[in-house]
Amino acid sequence: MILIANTNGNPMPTIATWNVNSIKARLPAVLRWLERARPDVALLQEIKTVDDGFPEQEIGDLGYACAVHGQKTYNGVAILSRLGLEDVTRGLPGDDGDDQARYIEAVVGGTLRVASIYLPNGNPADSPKFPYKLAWMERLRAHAAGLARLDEPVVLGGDYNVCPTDGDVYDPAGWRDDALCRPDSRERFRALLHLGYTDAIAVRHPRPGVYTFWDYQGGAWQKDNGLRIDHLLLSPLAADRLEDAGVDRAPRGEPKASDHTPAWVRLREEA
DNA sequence: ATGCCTTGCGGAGCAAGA
Repeated sequence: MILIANTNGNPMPTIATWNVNSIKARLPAVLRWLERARPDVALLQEIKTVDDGFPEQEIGDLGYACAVHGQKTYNGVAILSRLGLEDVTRGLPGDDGDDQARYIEAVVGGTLRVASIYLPNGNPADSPKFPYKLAWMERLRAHAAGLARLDEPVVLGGDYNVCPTDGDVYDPAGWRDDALCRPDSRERFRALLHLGYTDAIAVRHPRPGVYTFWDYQGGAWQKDNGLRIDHLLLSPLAADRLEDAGVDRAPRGEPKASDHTPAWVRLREEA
């Protein structure tokens, strides 16, 4: 994506989020995407590796600093930035017994705070995984409330594993009882909006069918049987600077694709 | 149809994803 200068001649930062479903399996695709789309900041989820296995060298060669919160086999999140990367914190506060690597936060470009979020899936919805998901969402709400009060703009991007509305699901009736669509999940997603956060894709593209995920099975991509579950939530100070947002469908159509595709937001420079 | 893919792990066939 091309950087567009504002009236002051400053480039506007682009922040993208992508669940890559294994950074090792996806490295060629991620490098191609970084070279083409050139996001200033990339929030990655499901890297499925420990910190030492993250390809920092290859990604660093493209000009990105990396902050990684990895885990063996499952989960794992990272932040890539070519605007500088500081004040990195790993893990979502609120449960010292939670060892799943699903949250990393940092300051980029000196003043913009970002988080890469891999929210628990929660299926099957009658298993302990669902209450874990809901408790995790409550912890996120509590933490996001504090972030919204900072003087810095905040972008909370990632795989939320929530379809906020029926328009975000290709078959709402069939998915009604799924953990991604259950009323409890949607209520807790709306609780984040009630704090003052803006769903950038939803406000920029207020229509059904703006999907970010297509299952590997059943020809879902070819049939456009998708879900919108990857979101970029903007704090009020970030939302004031919203220039554009979108979904980059191209990576989903490439060989050896992730089942998710990147979503992005572009912010105006500070006045 | 708890399958249909894809990945990690480990060296066969699960578990997990959404």
